[in-house]
Amino acid sequence: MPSSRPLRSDARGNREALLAAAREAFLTGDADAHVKEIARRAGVAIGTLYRHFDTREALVEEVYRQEVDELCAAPGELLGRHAPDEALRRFLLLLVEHAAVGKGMAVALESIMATDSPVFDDARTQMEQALDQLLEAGTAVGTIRDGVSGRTLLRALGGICGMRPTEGWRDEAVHITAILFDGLRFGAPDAG
Amino acid sequence: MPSSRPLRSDARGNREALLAAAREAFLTGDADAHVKEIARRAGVAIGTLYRHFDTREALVEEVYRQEVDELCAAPGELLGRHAPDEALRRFLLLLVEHAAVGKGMAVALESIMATDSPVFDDARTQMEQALDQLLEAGTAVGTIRDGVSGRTLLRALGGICGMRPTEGWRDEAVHITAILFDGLRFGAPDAG
DNA sequence: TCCATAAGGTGAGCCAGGTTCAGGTTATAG
DNA sequence: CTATAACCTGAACCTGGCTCACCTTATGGA
Repeated sequence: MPSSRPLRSDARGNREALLAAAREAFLTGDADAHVKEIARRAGVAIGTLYRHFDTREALVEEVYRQEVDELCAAPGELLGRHAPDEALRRFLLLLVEHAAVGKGMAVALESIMATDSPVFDDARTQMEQALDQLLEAGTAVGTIRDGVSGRTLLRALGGICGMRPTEGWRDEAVHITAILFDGLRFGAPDAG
Repeated sequence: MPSSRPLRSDARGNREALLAAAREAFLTGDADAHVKEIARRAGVAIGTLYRHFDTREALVEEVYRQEVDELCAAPGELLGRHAPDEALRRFLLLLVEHAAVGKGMAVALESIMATDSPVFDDARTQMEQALDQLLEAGTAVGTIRDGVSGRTLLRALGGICGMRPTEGWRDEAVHITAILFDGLRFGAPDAG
Protein backbone atom coordinates (compact mmCIF):
# COMPACT_ATOMS: atom_id res chain seq x y z
CA MET A 1 0.00 0.00 0.00
CA PRO A 2 2.81 2.51 0.58
CA SER A 3 2.93 3.95 -2.88
CA SER A 4 5.95 5.95 -3.93
CA ARG A 5 3.90 8.68 -5.59
CA PRO A 6 1.09 10.58 -3.86
CA LEU A 7 -2.47 9.30 -3.94
CA ARG A 8 -4.93 10.75 -6.35
CA SER A 9 -7.05 13.35 -4.58
CA ASP A 10 -10.25 11.32 -4.60
CA ALA A 11 -8.36 8.27 -3.37
CA ARG A 12 -6.90 10.25 -0.51
CA GLY A 13 -10.34 11.45 0.45
CA ASN A 14 -11.73 7.93 0.43
CA ARG A 15 -8.84 6.65 2.47
CA GLU A 16 -9.44 9.33 5.08
CA ALA A 17 -13.17 8.62 5.09
CA LEU A 18 -12.51 4.93 5.63
CA LEU A 19 -10.13 5.57 8.47
CA ALA A 20 -12.58 7.99 10.05
CA ALA A 21 -15.43 5.51 9.75
CA ALA A 22 -13.30 2.72 11.17
CA ARG A 23 -12.06 4.89 14.00
CA GLU A 24 -15.59 5.91 14.80
CA ALA A 25 -16.63 2.27 14.91
CA PHE A 26 -13.63 0.78 16.69
CA LEU A 27 -13.12 3.39 19.34
CA THR A 28 -16.75 3.77 20.26
CA GLY A 29 -17.90 0.37 21.24
CA ASP A 30 -18.17 -1.81 18.21
CA ALA A 31 -14.73 -3.32 17.92
CA ASP A 32 -15.79 -5.93 15.43
CA ALA A 33 -17.71 -3.75 13.05
CA HIS A 34 -18.14 -5.42 9.69
CA VAL A 35 -16.10 -4.25 6.73
CA LYS A 36 -19.25 -3.67 4.73
CA GLU A 37 -20.66 -1.45 7.43
CA ILE A 38 -17.43 0.53 7.62
CA ALA A 39 -17.40 0.97 3.86
CA ARG A 40 -21.02 2.07 3.93
CA ARG A 41 -20.35 4.64 6.64
CA ALA A 42 -17.45 5.94 4.63
CA GLY A 43 -19.67 6.18 1.58
CA VAL A 44 -17.61 3.85 -0.59
CA ALA A 45 -17.91 0.30 -1.90
CA ILE A 46 -16.18 -2.65 -0.30
CA GLY A 47 -13.81 -2.88 -3.20
CA THR A 48 -12.52 0.57 -2.36
CA LEU A 49 -11.88 -0.44 1.21
CA TYR A 50 -9.83 -3.35 -0.06
CA ARG A 51 -7.94 -1.13 -2.45
CA HIS A 52 -6.62 0.84 0.49
CA PHE A 53 -6.23 -1.91 3.05
CA ASP A 54 -5.16 -5.46 2.26
CA THR A 55 -7.31 -6.97 4.95
CA ARG A 56 -9.66 -5.92 7.69
CA GLU A 57 -6.78 -6.37 10.10
CA ALA A 58 -4.64 -3.91 8.18
CA LEU A 59 -7.34 -1.29 8.56
CA VAL A 60 -7.55 -1.96 12.28
CA GLU A 61 -3.82 -1.60 12.56
CA GLU A 62 -3.81 1.73 10.80
CA VAL A 63 -6.54 3.09 13.03
CA TYR A 64 -4.67 2.24 16.19
CA ARG A 65 -1.22 3.21 15.09
CA GLN A 66 -2.00 6.82 15.85
CA GLU A 67 -3.16 5.95 19.34
CA VAL A 68 0.03 4.05 19.91
CA ASP A 69 2.11 6.94 18.63
CA GLU A 70 0.42 9.23 21.07
CA LEU A 71 0.85 6.79 23.90
CA CYS A 72 4.50 6.26 23.17
CA ALA A 73 5.22 9.94 23.38
CA ALA A 74 4.20 9.92 27.02
CA PRO A 75 7.23 8.28 28.71
CA GLY A 76 9.60 11.03 27.68
CA GLU A 77 7.32 13.66 29.06
CA LEU A 78 6.52 11.73 32.24
CA LEU A 79 10.20 11.18 32.96
CA GLY A 80 10.75 14.90 32.74
CA ARG A 81 8.09 15.60 35.29
CA HIS A 82 8.34 12.71 37.76
CA ALA A 83 10.73 10.28 39.40
CA PRO A 84 11.28 7.20 37.23
CA ASP A 85 9.14 4.84 39.29
CA GLU A 86 6.31 7.34 39.46
CA ALA A 87 6.63 7.92 35.73
CA LEU A 88 6.37 4.19 35.14
CA ARG A 89 3.36 3.92 37.41
CA ARG A 90 1.62 6.72 35.57
CA PHE A 91 2.39 5.23 32.22
CA LEU A 92 0.91 1.89 33.23
CA LEU A 93 -2.23 3.66 34.35
CA LEU A 94 -2.29 5.65 31.14
CA LEU A 95 -2.38 2.43 29.18
CA VAL A 96 -5.24 1.14 31.25
CA GLU A 97 -7.14 4.36 30.78
CA HIS A 98 -6.65 4.18 27.05
CA ALA A 99 -7.84 0.60 27.04
CA ALA A 100 -10.80 1.69 29.14
CA VAL A 101 -12.11 4.34 26.78
CA GLY A 102 -13.56 1.69 24.53
CA LYS A 103 -13.70 -1.97 23.93
CA GLY A 104 -11.98 -1.34 20.66
CA MET A 105 -8.86 0.14 22.12
CA ALA A 106 -8.63 -2.69 24.61
CA VAL A 107 -8.84 -5.30 21.92
CA ALA A 108 -6.35 -3.42 19.82
CA LEU A 109 -3.89 -3.05 22.65
CA GLU A 110 -4.18 -6.71 23.33
CA SER A 111 -3.57 -7.50 19.70
CA ILE A 112 -0.58 -5.24 19.70
CA MET A 113 0.84 -6.41 22.97
CA ALA A 114 -0.14 -10.02 23.46
CA THR A 115 0.48 -11.48 20.04
CA ASP A 116 3.33 -11.91 17.65
CA SER A 117 1.26 -10.89 14.67
CA PRO A 118 3.65 -9.23 12.24
CA VAL A 119 0.91 -6.74 11.54
CA PHE A 120 1.64 -5.01 14.80
CA ASP A 121 5.40 -5.31 14.72
CA ASP A 122 5.99 -1.60 14.50
CA ALA A 123 3.55 -0.71 17.22
CA ARG A 124 4.96 -3.42 19.45
CA THR A 125 8.52 -2.33 19.00
CA GLN A 126 7.52 1.22 19.77
CA MET A 127 5.77 0.17 22.94
CA GLU A 128 8.65 -2.03 24.04
CA GLN A 129 11.03 0.84 23.67
CA ALA A 130 8.75 3.15 25.61
CA LEU A 131 8.61 0.68 28.48
CA ASP A 132 12.33 -0.02 28.33
CA GLN A 133 12.96 3.68 28.66
CA LEU A 134 10.92 3.81 31.85
CA LEU A 135 12.28 0.58 33.30
CA GLU A 136 15.88 1.55 32.68
CA ALA A 137 15.39 4.95 34.26
CA GLY A 138 13.94 3.21 37.31
CA THR A 139 16.66 0.59 37.67
CA ALA A 140 19.33 3.24 37.23
CA VAL A 141 17.99 5.04 40.27
CA GLY A 142 17.37 1.82 42.17
CA THR A 143 13.62 2.06 42.61
CA ILE A 144 12.69 -0.60 40.07
CA ARG A 145 13.91 -4.17 40.12
CA ASP A 146 16.40 -5.27 37.54
CA GLY A 147 16.06 -7.81 34.78
CA VAL A 148 12.61 -7.01 33.50
CA SER A 149 12.42 -6.28 29.81
CA GLY A 150 9.99 -3.94 28.17
CA ARG A 151 8.84 -6.85 26.11
CA THR A 152 7.94 -8.91 29.15
CA LEU A 153 6.09 -6.08 30.78
CA LEU A 154 4.34 -5.41 27.51
CA ARG A 155 3.00 -8.93 27.52
CA ALA A 156 1.65 -8.58 31.01
CA LEU A 157 -0.06 -5.33 30.13
CA GLY A 158 -1.45 -6.83 26.98
CA GLY A 159 -3.10 -9.44 29.09
CA ILE A 160 -4.61 -6.88 31.38
CA CYS A 161 -5.83 -4.66 28.61
CA GLY A 162 -7.19 -7.66 26.79
CA MET A 163 -9.61 -8.45 29.54
CA ARG A 164 -13.00 -8.07 27.94
CA PRO A 165 -14.40 -4.86 29.33
CA THR A 166 -17.34 -5.52 31.54
CA GLU A 167 -18.80 -4.29 34.76
CA GLY A 168 -16.09 -3.11 37.09
CA TRP A 169 -13.40 -3.84 34.57
CA ARG A 170 -11.60 -0.54 34.87
CA ASP A 171 -11.21 -0.71 38.63
CA GLU A 172 -9.95 -4.24 38.41
CA ALA A 173 -7.45 -3.29 35.75
CA VAL A 174 -6.20 -0.41 37.88
CA HIS A 175 -5.92 -2.71 40.86
CA ILE A 176 -4.00 -5.35 38.94
CA THR A 177 -1.72 -2.71 37.51
CA ALA A 178 -0.97 -1.49 41.01
CA ILE A 179 -0.06 -5.00 42.10
CA LEU A 180 2.12 -5.46 39.05
CA PHE A 181 3.81 -2.16 39.76
CA ASP A 182 4.52 -3.17 43.33
CA GLY A 183 5.95 -6.37 41.95
CA LEU A 184 8.29 -4.27 39.83
CA ARG A 185 9.48 -2.39 42.89
CA PHE A 186 9.77 -5.51 45.03
CA GLY A 187 13.34 -6.20 45.97
CA ALA A 188 14.70 -3.12 44.23
CA PRO A 189 17.61 -1.58 46.16
CA ASP A 190 15.76 1.56 47.07
CA ALA A 191 12.13 0.47 46.80
CA GLY A 192 9.63 2.55 48.73
CA MET B 1 -28.81 -30.84 26.88
CA PRO B 2 -28.85 -32.16 30.45
CA SER B 3 -31.32 -34.98 29.92
CA SER B 4 -32.91 -36.54 32.95
CA ARG B 5 -32.65 -40.05 31.56
CA PRO B 6 -29.43 -41.67 30.38
CA LEU B 7 -28.22 -41.34 26.82
CA ARG B 8 -28.80 -44.11 24.38
CA SER B 9 -25.70 -46.25 24.04
CA ASP B 10 -24.81 -45.12 20.54
CA ALA B 11 -25.37 -41.51 21.53
CA ARG B 12 -23.04 -41.87 24.49
CA GLY B 13 -20.40 -43.33 22.23
CA ASN B 14 -20.70 -40.49 19.77
CA ARG B 15 -20.58 -37.93 22.50
CA GLU B 16 -17.37 -39.45 23.83
CA ALA B 17 -15.91 -39.62 20.34
CA LEU B 18 -16.71 -35.94 19.78
CA LEU B 19 -15.14 -34.90 23.06
CA ALA B 20 -12.09 -37.01 22.31
CA ALA B 21 -11.73 -35.52 18.85
CA ALA B 22 -12.17 -32.00 20.18
CA ARG B 23 -9.71 -32.57 22.99
CA GLU B 24 -7.22 -33.97 20.54
CA ALA B 25 -7.62 -30.88 18.38
CA PHE B 26 -7.80 -28.20 21.05
CA LEU B 27 -5.06 -29.42 23.33
CA THR B 28 -2.57 -30.21 20.61
CA GLY B 29 -2.11 -27.04 18.73
CA ASP B 30 -5.15 -26.32 16.67
CA ALA B 31 -7.32 -24.30 19.02
CA ASP B 32 -9.67 -23.15 16.33
CA ALA B 33 -10.33 -26.44 14.63
CA HIS B 34 -13.50 -26.29 12.54
CA VAL B 35 -16.61 -28.06 13.75
CA LYS B 36 -16.79 -30.05 10.53
CA GLU B 37 -13.26 -31.29 11.01
CA ILE B 38 -13.98 -32.30 14.59
CA ALA B 39 -17.11 -34.15 13.51
CA ARG B 40 -15.17 -35.87 10.78
CA ARG B 41 -12.46 -36.98 13.17
CA ALA B 42 -15.12 -38.31 15.50
CA GLY B 43 -16.69 -40.17 12.61
CA VAL B 44 -20.07 -38.45 12.84
CA ALA B 45 -21.99 -35.84 10.87
CA ILE B 46 -22.17 -32.18 11.88
CA GLY B 47 -25.75 -32.60 12.89
CA THR B 48 -24.69 -35.10 15.51
CA LEU B 49 -22.17 -32.70 16.91
CA TYR B 50 -24.91 -30.11 17.26
CA ARG B 51 -27.24 -32.63 18.86
CA HIS B 52 -24.77 -32.97 21.69
CA PHE B 53 -23.47 -29.44 21.94
CA ASP B 54 -25.52 -26.31 21.36
CA THR B 55 -22.64 -24.38 19.86
CA ARG B 56 -19.00 -24.80 19.11
CA GLU B 57 -18.30 -22.84 22.28
CA ALA B 58 -20.27 -25.32 24.37
CA LEU B 59 -18.07 -28.11 23.07
CA VAL B 60 -14.96 -26.13 23.92
CA GLU B 61 -16.26 -25.52 27.39
CA GLU B 62 -16.94 -29.19 27.99
CA VAL B 63 -13.47 -30.15 26.85
CA TYR B 64 -11.82 -27.76 29.25
CA ARG B 65 -14.06 -28.28 32.21
CA GLN B 66 -12.12 -31.37 33.16
CA GLU B 67 -8.85 -29.47 33.04
CA VAL B 68 -10.31 -26.82 35.28
CA ASP B 69 -11.61 -29.40 37.71
CA GLU B 70 -8.19 -30.90 37.97
CA LEU B 71 -6.58 -27.49 38.40
CA CYS B 72 -9.00 -26.45 41.09
CA ALA B 73 -8.22 -29.48 43.17
CA ALA B 74 -4.64 -28.29 43.53
CA PRO B 75 -4.99 -25.46 46.11
CA GLY B 76 -6.26 -27.77 48.84
CA GLU B 77 -3.38 -30.10 48.33
CA LEU B 78 -0.79 -27.34 48.01
CA LEU B 79 -1.97 -25.69 51.21
CA GLY B 80 -1.51 -28.98 53.01
CA ARG B 81 2.06 -29.24 51.86
CA HIS B 82 3.35 -25.66 51.82
CA ALA B 83 3.09 -22.29 53.54
CA PRO B 84 0.21 -20.25 52.09
CA ASP B 85 2.35 -17.88 50.05
CA GLU B 86 4.40 -20.72 48.63
CA ALA B 87 1.19 -22.59 47.84
CA LEU B 88 -0.09 -19.54 46.00
CA ARG B 89 3.14 -19.15 44.11
CA ARG B 90 3.05 -22.78 43.04
CA PHE B 91 -0.55 -22.54 41.98
CA LEU B 92 0.15 -19.55 39.79
CA LEU B 93 2.96 -21.44 38.14
CA LEU B 94 0.73 -24.47 37.74
CA LEU B 95 -1.70 -22.36 35.76
CA VAL B 96 1.06 -21.11 33.53
CA GLU B 97 2.31 -24.63 32.96
CA HIS B 98 -1.14 -25.77 32.02
CA ALA B 99 -1.50 -22.87 29.64
CA ALA B 100 1.89 -23.75 28.23
CA VAL B 101 1.10 -27.31 27.27
CA GLY B 102 -0.84 -26.15 24.28
CA LYS B 103 -2.18 -23.13 22.57
CA GLY B 104 -5.63 -24.54 23.14
CA MET B 105 -5.40 -24.58 26.89
CA ALA B 106 -4.08 -21.05 26.90
CA VAL B 107 -6.94 -19.79 24.81
CA ALA B 108 -9.41 -21.68 26.95
CA LEU B 109 -7.97 -20.34 30.16
CA GLU B 110 -8.19 -16.87 28.77
CA SER B 111 -11.78 -17.41 27.75
CA ILE B 112 -12.56 -18.72 31.18
CA MET B 113 -10.66 -16.09 33.07
CA ALA B 114 -10.72 -12.92 31.06
CA THR B 115 -14.28 -12.78 29.84
CA ASP B 116 -17.72 -12.65 31.31
CA SER B 117 -19.10 -15.20 28.89
CA PRO B 118 -21.83 -17.05 30.75
CA VAL B 119 -20.57 -20.21 29.12
CA PHE B 120 -17.67 -20.30 31.51
CA ASP B 121 -19.53 -19.16 34.61
CA ASP B 122 -19.05 -22.42 36.43
CA ALA B 123 -15.40 -22.73 35.59
CA ARG B 124 -14.80 -19.12 36.54
CA THR B 125 -16.52 -19.42 39.87
CA GLN B 126 -14.53 -22.52 40.60
CA MET B 127 -11.28 -20.77 39.79
CA GLU B 128 -12.18 -17.71 41.81
CA GLN B 129 -12.87 -19.84 44.82
CA ALA B 130 -9.61 -21.71 44.39
CA LEU B 131 -7.70 -18.44 44.33
CA ASP B 132 -9.68 -16.98 47.22
CA GLN B 133 -8.77 -19.99 49.26
CA LEU B 134 -5.07 -19.37 48.64
CA LEU B 135 -5.24 -15.61 49.09
CA GLU B 136 -7.15 -15.85 52.35
CA ALA B 137 -4.74 -18.39 53.73
CA GLY B 138 -1.90 -16.03 52.89
CA THR B 139 -3.47 -12.89 54.35
CA ALA B 140 -4.42 -14.77 57.50
CA VAL B 141 -0.75 -15.55 58.07
CA GLY B 142 0.36 -12.09 56.98
CA THR B 143 2.51 -13.03 53.99
CA ILE B 144 0.09 -11.88 51.32
CA ARG B 145 -1.30 -8.36 51.03
CA ASP B 146 -4.91 -7.80 51.89
CA GLY B 147 -7.75 -6.65 49.67
CA VAL B 148 -7.08 -8.67 46.54
CA SER B 149 -9.99 -10.81 45.41
CA GLY B 150 -9.72 -14.11 43.63
CA ARG B 151 -11.69 -12.55 40.83
CA THR B 152 -9.19 -9.76 40.33
CA LEU B 153 -6.25 -12.13 40.38
CA LEU B 154 -8.11 -14.41 38.00
CA ARG B 155 -8.37 -11.57 35.52
CA ALA B 156 -4.67 -10.88 35.70
CA LEU B 157 -3.86 -14.52 35.16
CA GLY B 158 -6.31 -14.74 32.32
CA GLY B 159 -4.40 -12.00 30.62
CA ILE B 160 -1.11 -13.74 31.09
CA CYS B 161 -2.39 -17.11 29.95
CA GLY B 162 -4.09 -15.46 27.03
CA MET B 163 -0.83 -14.29 25.58
CA ARG B 164 -0.56 -16.07 22.29
CA PRO B 165 2.05 -18.73 22.79
CA THR B 166 5.13 -18.05 20.77
CA GLU B 167 8.85 -18.27 21.08
CA GLY B 168 9.92 -17.77 24.65
CA TRP B 169 6.36 -17.42 25.82
CA ARG B 170 6.61 -19.82 28.72
CA ASP B 171 9.62 -18.13 30.27
CA GLU B 172 8.01 -14.74 29.93
CA ALA B 173 4.82 -15.98 31.53
CA VAL B 174 6.78 -17.44 34.42
CA HIS B 175 8.66 -14.18 34.80
CA ILE B 176 5.49 -12.10 34.80
CA THR B 177 3.87 -14.45 37.25
CA ALA B 178 6.83 -14.02 39.58
CA ILE B 179 6.51 -10.24 39.40
CA LEU B 180 2.81 -10.47 40.04
CA PHE B 181 3.44 -12.74 42.98
CA ASP B 182 5.94 -10.30 44.45
CA GLY B 183 3.32 -7.64 44.00
CA LEU B 184 0.96 -9.74 46.06
CA ARG B 185 3.52 -9.97 48.85
CA PHE B 186 4.47 -6.30 48.63
CA GLY B 187 3.48 -4.45 51.77
CA ALA B 188 2.13 -7.54 53.53
CA PRO B 189 2.85 -7.48 57.28
CA ASP B 190 5.23 -10.38 57.17
CA ALA B 191 6.36 -10.40 53.55
CA GLY B 192 9.65 -12.23 52.87
C1' DT C 1 -38.84 -62.58 19.21
C1' DC C 2 -40.83 -58.68 17.24
C1' DC C 3 -42.88 -53.99 17.00
C1' DA C 4 -43.70 -49.29 18.05
C1' DT C 5 -41.60 -45.29 18.84
C1' DA C 6 -38.92 -41.82 20.59
C1' DA C 7 -34.14 -40.84 20.64
C1' DG C 8 -30.60 -40.24 17.65
C1' DG C 9 -28.11 -39.43 13.10
C1' DT C 10 -27.54 -37.29 8.57
C1' DG C 11 -25.92 -33.80 5.36
C1' DA C 12 -27.64 -30.47 1.98
C1' DG C 13 -28.13 -26.00 2.49
C1' DC C 14 -28.60 -21.37 4.88
C1' DC C 15 -26.35 -17.31 6.65
C1' DA C 16 -22.83 -14.06 8.00
C1' DG C 17 -18.72 -11.84 7.16
C1' DG C 18 -14.33 -11.36 4.85
C1' DT C 19 -12.29 -11.18 0.22
C1' DT C 20 -11.78 -11.03 -5.02
C1' DC C 21 -12.13 -9.44 -9.73
C1' DA C 22 -13.93 -8.12 -14.33
C1' DG C 23 -15.44 -4.15 -15.99
C1' DG C 24 -16.84 0.78 -15.69
C1' DT C 25 -15.32 5.70 -14.11
C1' DT C 26 -12.29 9.72 -13.48
C1' DA C 27 -8.30 12.64 -12.05
C1' DT C 28 -4.48 14.45 -14.14
C1' DA C 29 -0.25 14.96 -16.95
C1' DG C 30 1.02 16.63 -21.26
C1' DC D 1 -8.72 18.03 -24.88
C1' DT D 2 -7.27 13.37 -24.66
C1' DA D 3 -4.88 9.25 -23.23
C1' DT D 4 -4.31 6.45 -19.57
C1' DA D 5 -3.10 4.91 -15.21
C1' DA D 6 -5.30 5.06 -11.10
C1' DC D 7 -9.37 4.36 -9.01
C1' DC D 8 -14.15 2.65 -7.91
C1' DT D 9 -17.92 -0.63 -7.98
C1' DG D 10 -20.66 -4.46 -6.38
C1' DA D 11 -21.97 -9.06 -7.71
C1' DA D 12 -20.17 -13.17 -6.58
C1' DC D 13 -17.19 -16.29 -3.98
C1' DC D 14 -15.35 -18.72 0.11
C1' DT D 15 -15.14 -20.26 4.57
C1' DG D 16 -16.95 -21.63 8.78
C1' DG D 17 -20.77 -21.87 12.12
C1' DC D 18 -25.32 -23.54 12.40
C1' DT D 19 -30.33 -25.50 11.08
C1' DC D 20 -33.82 -28.65 9.86
C1' DA D 21 -36.66 -31.99 7.29
C1' DC D 22 -36.14 -36.55 6.85
C1' DC D 23 -34.11 -41.11 7.72
C1' DT D 24 -32.19 -44.84 11.05
C1' DT D 25 -31.96 -47.55 15.18
C1' DA D 26 -31.72 -48.70 20.20
C1' DT D 27 -34.75 -50.16 23.51
C1' DG D 28 -38.69 -51.43 26.42
C1' DG D 29 -42.82 -53.92 26.48
C1' DA D 30 -45.93 -57.66 24.72
